[in-house]
Formats: sequence, C-alpha cells, structure tokens
Amino acid sequence: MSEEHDGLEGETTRTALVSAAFELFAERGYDGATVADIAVRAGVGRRSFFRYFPTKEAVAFPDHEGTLARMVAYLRESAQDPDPVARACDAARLVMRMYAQNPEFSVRRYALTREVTALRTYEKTVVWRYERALASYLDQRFATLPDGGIRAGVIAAGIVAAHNHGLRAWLRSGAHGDVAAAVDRALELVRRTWTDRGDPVVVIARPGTPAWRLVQEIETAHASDGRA
Amino acid sequence: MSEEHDGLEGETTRTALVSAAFELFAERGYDGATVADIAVRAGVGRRSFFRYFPTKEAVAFPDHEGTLARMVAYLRESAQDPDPVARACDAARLVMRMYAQNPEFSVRRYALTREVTALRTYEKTVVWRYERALASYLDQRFATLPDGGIRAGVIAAGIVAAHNHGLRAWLRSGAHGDVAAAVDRALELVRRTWTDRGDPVVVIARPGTPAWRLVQEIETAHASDGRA
DNA sequence: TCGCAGTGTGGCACCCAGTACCCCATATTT
DNA sequence: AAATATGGGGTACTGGGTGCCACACTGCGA
Repeated sequence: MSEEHDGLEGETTRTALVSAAFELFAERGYDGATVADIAVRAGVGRRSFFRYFPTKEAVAFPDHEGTLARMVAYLRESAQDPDPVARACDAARLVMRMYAQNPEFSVRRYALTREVTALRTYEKTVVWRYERALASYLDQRFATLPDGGIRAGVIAAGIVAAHNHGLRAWLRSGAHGDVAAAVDRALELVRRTWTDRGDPVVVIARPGTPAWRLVQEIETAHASDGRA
Repeated sequence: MSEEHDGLEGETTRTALVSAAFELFAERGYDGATVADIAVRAGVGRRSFFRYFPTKEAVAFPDHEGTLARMVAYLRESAQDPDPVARACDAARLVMRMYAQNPEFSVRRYALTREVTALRTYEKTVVWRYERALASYLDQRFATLPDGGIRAGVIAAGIVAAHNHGLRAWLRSGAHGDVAAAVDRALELVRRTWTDRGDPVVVIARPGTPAWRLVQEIETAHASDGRA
C-alpha cells in the first residue's frame, strides 16, 4: 500500500491502469508498450493487470462492459414497446452517448484502433456483443412473424452498421459537430425501411363524396392494417 | 526431402498442415494441440507453419483467402450491372458455395468454431473482410445517391447477416438439406426490401377497356420508373 | 564444371501475453 | 492473540509469433 494515491481508493487502480496504458500507447505505440510497462506506471504488479482486464486489448475498451449491460437492461424493459425497430435504434444510441461523454478519449482510441490490428479485432468482438443483444431482442419481438429470425439478424446488423457509420464519421472529424445528429440520420434510414409501413390504401371515390367520408375510409383501412 | 509424399508436391505441405491440424484438434481439442504438434504431424518444422499461416487460427480457415479474392474479382466485373443489390447477393453466394463444396469439413469447422473463442474471434475478422468488399462495391454504385455510403454499409451488413443466417442453419443441421435454398430465402428478404421497387402504379380503366391497353399502360409506367 | 543468385526450409533464440501456483499483508472474526 | 478470509505481488512456466542465420535445391550464365 503506497503513500501516494490519486484520491479515490478501490476503483482507482483500474482507471490508473487505463490512463497508464494510453500514456504509454501514445509514447511508444501499442506494441511498444508491454503489460509490464503499463503495470509499472500504474504502480501495481504485472499480475494485477490481468485481474482487472482479461487481455491487453481490453484495457483500450474499459467502458464497454457497462454499456452492454445497460443496453441489455434497456431492451429487457422494452418488451412491450409497439415499435421494436425504433426501440432497438434507441438502444444503439446508448453506445453513441458513451462515446460522446469523453470525446477526446474516444478520438484517441479511434486513431489507435485504426492502426493496431489486435485492437481492431478486439473491437469486432465488442461490436458483436451489441449486435447479438439487439438481434435476440428483435428475435423475441418477431417470434410470430414468418422469417422472424432472419429479419431480426438483418435488422440488428443494419442498425449496428448505421450507428457505426455515423459514429465513425464523427470520430474521423475529430469529434467536431453533432454525433447524435449523425447517428440519428443514419439510424433513421434503417428504421424507415424496416418499420412496417403496411400496404398503400387506395380509395375509390365518386365525385361528390364528402371529405369526412374519405378520412373515415382511410383511417379504418389503416387501423386494420396492423398484424396484431 | 522425405521419401513419403502424399502425391502432389508444392501445394501439399499447406494441405498437410490443414489436415494435421484438424486431426489434432479432433483428438486433443484446439488448445490441446500446439503449433509444434501440428508441424510435427505434417512432417515440417514449426517455423514453416507460420510461412503458410500467419496465426494458429488461420489454419482453420484455409480457403477464405481465395474466396475473398474471387468475390473481389466478381464485384470488379459487376460495375455495370443494373441491380447492384442483387449482384452483391450473388457475390455472397460464392461463400456459401465454398462451404457447400466440403460439407463434412464445414460442419466440423463449425462445431470447432462454436466452442473455441479464438476461432470465433478470427472468424469475425474473416467475415469483416467480405462485408468490406461488398460495402465498397455498393458504395461505388451508390455514389450518386443521397446517403449512399450509409446505404452501402447497411445493405452489406444485411447481406452478410442474412447469408450467415441461412448458412449456419444448414451447418447446425449437419449439412442436411439444401444450403442454396436456405441462403436464397434469407438473401431474398434483403434484396426485396432494398432493391428500389419504385412507386406502385395505379391504372384507372373504365369498363370495356381492352386488355392490351391495360398492359401497355402498366408497362410504360414501369419503364419510366427507373432512375436512369 | 563452377560459381551464383533465388527460394523454400529447419533450427535456433528471443519476446511477450497469459496462467498456475505460492506467498504475504491486511482485515475480520473468534 | 490466533485463525481465517481476501486481495494483491512475485515467480516460473507454457505457447504463439518473430528475427536471424544456415542449409539444401534449382536454374542460370560464364
């Protein structure tokens, strides 16, 4: 137990490892910094590094576990939402917000991830977990639909792709501009094409038909359009 | 140069490494078989293993490099196809056919990949390369569309998800049934929702209108529907 | 026939991530 | 004060991956 702590005890060693890692990655690059180096700078033993992070790559994505847990919780309480696709899009926005909370950190990590193969690989497994969460949620909601499983997988993949497209454009720009707007725009494309718009209604009206009659016709047609 | 060769020389050491690897994986599991073991059984030095495969995981996916190359070539010569989404779906079918060529091998690899984390991770990077190829192709074709980049990414992700859904259903079944049909069904969902169907045509015809007149109306309307 | 490059291979030696095991310090309990 | 849980440190080991060098073979020109 050393004399100098940065303040809080308990959660600090973890964050100390993260900042030490990113310092060293900036100084010597990812491969140039060993786990032993990181542990030394963080003031802990090498062995302790692996108590906090299962692999060296994991230290670069310290906040994804929590976000995934929040997403799963969010989806669990969304079992009754009338528009599952929109709800899944909202769940994806949780990830965007996590990135938006630390723009500088996110941008640095993005740059690092672009150039280090091991981190790109690890990132894919992280993204995969999000996609799986969305897909299994949609799968439940689509249980009664024909090809529900396929739809669920395809839509989940589309949501993740759209979300990441918007997010990465923002990251490439150096976190200038509005992330939420970029992600919203991308997600809206997915939501629009996959939320069931139903069949178009054709009303045949002879001249002289009152307007309220037309409205009534259209509304009853739309009302009977839902599959439920 | 040993006395016993299996026949062909030159390409054989690579395939020898692959079969040695799968033998040992079946006997001792993935982690139980070291690269040195594989090399010994294949009759080559440990160092030579890494001349043929960059990592231990890569030996489990020996045929994906070639398939990716074929997909890229196929897409390169598809620059004029009127229906890019359908073309991208066809490109994805190349992967399905590669799996269908060796059903037993594919099933065994699938089982192995399910239970070994390292292989699942590696598989994601493989899939990622296919998705990137499809996305960049669609991106070129959608260059003039608004949100073309987003569409490209989303559709590519959807195609990959649909393809893998059909493929994995077949693999889980032990390679019984028709892969092509399963993949076609899944891909058709994607193609249908993303190929521009244009606006529906409404023909107003009074009683007595001859049938050829109706057909003519509809066809001219459809002909002027394309964006080109 | 003799070099001589190019290429594929084996054999080290080495680095480092990740793990099993043991030990120690502190805190809590009895 | 002794015993016990707990969390972290240290050590040694396994195994993937790399750099380097030496060696064999092949084909080429002198």
